[in-house]
Amino acid sequence: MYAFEKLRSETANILSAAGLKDVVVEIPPENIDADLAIPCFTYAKSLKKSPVEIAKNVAESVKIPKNSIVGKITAMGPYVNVYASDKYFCDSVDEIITDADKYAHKKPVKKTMVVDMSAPNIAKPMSVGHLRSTIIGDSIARIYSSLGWNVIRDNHLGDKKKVEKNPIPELLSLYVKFHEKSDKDSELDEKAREEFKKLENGDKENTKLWKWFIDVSLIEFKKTYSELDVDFDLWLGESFYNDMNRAIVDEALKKGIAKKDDGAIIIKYEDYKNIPPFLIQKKDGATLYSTRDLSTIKYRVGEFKPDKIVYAVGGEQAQHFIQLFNAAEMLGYAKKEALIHVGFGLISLPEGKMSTRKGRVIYLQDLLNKSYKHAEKIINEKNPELKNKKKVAKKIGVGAVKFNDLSQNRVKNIMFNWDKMLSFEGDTGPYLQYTHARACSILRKIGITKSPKFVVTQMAEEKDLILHLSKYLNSVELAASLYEPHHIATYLLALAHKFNLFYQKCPVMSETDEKIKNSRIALVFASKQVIANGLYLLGIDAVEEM
RNA sequence: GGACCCGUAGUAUAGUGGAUAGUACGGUGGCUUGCGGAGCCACAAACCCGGGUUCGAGCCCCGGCGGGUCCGCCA
Repeated sequence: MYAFEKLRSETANILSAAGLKDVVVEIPPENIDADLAIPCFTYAKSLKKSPVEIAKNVAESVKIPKNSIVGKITAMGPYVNVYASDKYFCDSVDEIITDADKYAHKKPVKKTMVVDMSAPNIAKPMSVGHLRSTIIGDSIARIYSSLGWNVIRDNHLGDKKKVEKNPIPELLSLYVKFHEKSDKDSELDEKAREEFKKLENGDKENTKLWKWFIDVSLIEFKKTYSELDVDFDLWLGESFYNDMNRAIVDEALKKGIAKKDDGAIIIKYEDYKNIPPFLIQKKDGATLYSTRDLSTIKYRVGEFKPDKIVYAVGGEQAQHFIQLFNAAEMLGYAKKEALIHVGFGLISLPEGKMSTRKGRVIYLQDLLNKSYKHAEKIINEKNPELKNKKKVAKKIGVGAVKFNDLSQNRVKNIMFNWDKMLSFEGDTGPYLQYTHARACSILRKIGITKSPKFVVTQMAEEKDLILHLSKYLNSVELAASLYEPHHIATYLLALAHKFNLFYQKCPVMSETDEKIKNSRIALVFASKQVIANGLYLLGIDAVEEM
């Protein structure tokens, strides 16, 4: 158990010994000078005293053991305020340095999660719309994985769609797109040219054409995924479930859950008035998206026995998932509590909703390329001597794009904005990377050889920074329980602000008192580590120089 | 017609019933004989409207208004 949890439980123990029952220990707002707080309003009725009196009495009667991580307990109006001791600050920094990149990572908990994410459609380049599913899903996967879960990332490719009535124009435009990229990737160009030749030679059979679509699409997708640093354990597209669908429909009919309705087969939700019927087979006998999703659940449950299946899919499909999850439960495949739709808002352009047909679309790869270029330009301005400029520019470019998305609550719609996407100042990914690089720079210049030891705090900025560092796991667990990575982003921004203030106020290298200097080195090390660990959970690389 | 989601400074956002609503961009004014100025400090600026629940509501409930989304033969 880390210091912060200990501080909470120790506080609860001390207060209950002082006569306060069922203590709820809260984290006070930022502007309040206290490390933890207990509001006393709820005790007013049972104790027949005012909250102010209760707080005063409790604060006067507490007994704090020697060497406790609890330093001081005082009354402030109707609140009991708790302050951490020096030991707490030492422990907090030490545990980060000891665990380093495993800090706040838990041992395996024997739980399995399948994350359904990204799911681009074959034969269409990924747009910025696919960005959200990909990186929100990836971040949730990283977070749960760090908390000890066995996580399976599954890219549920949209490979079922029939070839368009007129596939050649689309094919050509795809080829042109590949060609534009060929400057940078000769292998890709080679492959495309080769395949295109086969096509020209008269190989126009639809299935072969479709196979080709899939192959070249996957080449392009994998290139983008590699740039985004996103990996998948499975690539089971919709077509993988083709053979299961009929059996699902039969099973639903046999169990009396589904029935024929005007030639089609539907599932009705008699117990829920607000859920519309779920169509699982068309009049012409063909199955649907809904049927394949049921097949997918059945397959995943049989294969992986997951404790949770998480779908990182746009919020516009919320109703579909309510229908799906209830159907899956009625069929006995899974409890609906184990099926989680992690929805997110739409990205739209100032001119309106994105639409490929109307030419109103921003391709993910174009966005990334633009971001790399911008990063490179800024590096040339700020740090022209830097080595590996291109490589670093990519990390910063990707970091900016990912952080921009992951730093806000996923349910909100986003109006796409180039300036905001390419901003590297203020609350951005590059700001966090910059803060990390500054910390690394100090450590590099000092040339630390052994783990630094934290022994003493001097300044308020140091205490404030350490206290925040110690709450890291709290933010990770919050993000996990709500499937909201932005809580980690918010945490990291506050951490960077605090670190930069410390950086401004507390010199490290020029400090003459050895104890203070070593403590500050330890604090720089711990801060750097937590920023890196947090960025990792968002899928962002913490660069050492930029 | 029914259902779901979202309304916080000029703009973009955080805020799991509790203290003076946090942050950024933009604006104004400052900080380099200090470890990286992609930074730091100061100032101005916000909870859509009306009821209700509660000791206490940006947060919960009801009703409006505004924006978005979904509502059987697409995925």
